Amino acid sequence: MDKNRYPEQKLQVYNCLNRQKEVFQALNPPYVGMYVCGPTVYSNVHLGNVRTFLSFDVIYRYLTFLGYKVRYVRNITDVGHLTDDADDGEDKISKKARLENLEPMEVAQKYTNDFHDVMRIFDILPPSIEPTATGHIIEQIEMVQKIINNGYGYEVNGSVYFDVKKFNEEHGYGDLSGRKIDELMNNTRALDGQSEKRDPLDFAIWKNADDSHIMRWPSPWGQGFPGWHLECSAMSTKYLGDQFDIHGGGMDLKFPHHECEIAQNKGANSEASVTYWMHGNMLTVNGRKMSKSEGNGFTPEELITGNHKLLDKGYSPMTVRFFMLQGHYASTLDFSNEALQASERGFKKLSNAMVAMGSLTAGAAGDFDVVAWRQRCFDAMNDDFNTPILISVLFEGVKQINSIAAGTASMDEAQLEAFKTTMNEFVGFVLGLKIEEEAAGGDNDLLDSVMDLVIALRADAKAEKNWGIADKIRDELNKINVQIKDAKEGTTWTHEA
RNA sequence: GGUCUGGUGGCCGAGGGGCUUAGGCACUGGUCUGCAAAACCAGUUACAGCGGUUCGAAUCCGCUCCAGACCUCCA
Repeated sequence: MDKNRYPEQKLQVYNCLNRQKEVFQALNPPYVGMYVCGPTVYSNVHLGNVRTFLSFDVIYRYLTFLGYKVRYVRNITDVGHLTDDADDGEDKISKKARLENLEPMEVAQKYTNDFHDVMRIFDILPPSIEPTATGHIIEQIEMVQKIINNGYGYEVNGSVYFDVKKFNEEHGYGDLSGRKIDELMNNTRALDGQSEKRDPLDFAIWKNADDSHIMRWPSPWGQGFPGWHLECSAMSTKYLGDQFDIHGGGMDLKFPHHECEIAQNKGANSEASVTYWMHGNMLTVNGRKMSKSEGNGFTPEELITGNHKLLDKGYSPMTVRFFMLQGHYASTLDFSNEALQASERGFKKLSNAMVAMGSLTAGAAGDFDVVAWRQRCFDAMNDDFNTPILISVLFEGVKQINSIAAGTASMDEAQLEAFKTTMNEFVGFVLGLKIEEEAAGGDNDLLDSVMDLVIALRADAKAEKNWGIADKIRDELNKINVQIKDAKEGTTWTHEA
């Protein structure tokens, strides 16, 4: 894409830092640096995870569409993410490796592959850089050292902790999540006593590991591994600099993960770090957050096959993508079979129209104000990436397509051209919806020939007013998912897998 | 317990002081069709409750009720 394709568009972004929408102003236009927290690869991703990456995919797409040159960094966490308390649990990857009797890197690779497969299925674009935590141990050690040098870290028995209280006094801690350190102190659930930390709020940036740990690296403080929060700070800084434009992730990472990141960045580098913090909201099931522990999460594969107790049937990835885009990324979205079915039909309507658009021809100039309508597509996205509004505007386009096809509306050459371009850009590129063309021939010559024959025979029957035969052909084909549609111009057929 | 978010018509889901017919699905009537399907036209159902501010509130404020998220690992 050329740079500054649409410099006139005023994008507004909701910034979690000050809880309001702000005009998006890149630090160094047309370049934009965007970091999104990726998955911890110790298990298969579920649909809730997909939603977050989908939300940022659309944000990435729209920024690119506007002409920004986006460097999109999304990490893979393959070490340092502990199973429970920030300091006392077992590393998730190590635990899985022990349970499945695999090398930790086998675990990471296995679920990274799964993650990539899922991203592809949902048409989620790959990031510009996908760094791993284990690939940046040196950078993380350097950052720990910087934090110590600046007086915000202290070492105990080969582990290094971040001094939250001291940092808070000098820089303030809790701005992003709206927490005050006194309240946190009162509410901390951590049990004091055996902890090495000076304060329960402190968090590990480097953890000592003895010989029993499979994943460990040498460091100035002995053998160990990096703390979970640290990787994002180290890698975002490495690839995007001390200061960059957008940092995203799931709402559930807001605290403590992102709060710790901010503290680390400021503690190691400089006061300025991220301009816009953005959080994607959760996918819920029956009003509850989808999560493994609740047992209400299902994998994309289960969703597609329908092989899960919560699912009445399977749904295509694009139906699911469309469903998710019908909600705003910052709102929770509730999953239900009814909602999915509604989306399935809605998406089918959109898909049919997109196919029909291909054969529209220009005629007399019509009333439809294509220019204003196109701008409303931009307006929707400019308002903090409001995809549900965009979809509603696009459905006005669907109506136009059908009306033109039905002969009750028309567009001249210029209108039609701008119209088609807009539909293709916003449906295909910005929303990333691959139109599921109902397979109407093309890929199977034999089937086409056979169907041509069947339709011709049925036409003969109809000409003789032999409705019994004509209807029987249609009904029987319907049973094998072949739909017959009689239109003025002739009969067409479609097949759904 | 602390912090925060939300409760919109049969369902999902936007909007967010006066005029959004939001949109999708479902439903009803009509047009087209041999009948269907699709499409088109028309229509129905709404802002949790109680107070307050205002000329005017679904939208702002307060209280009540309900739900959820975070405060422990989670996208």
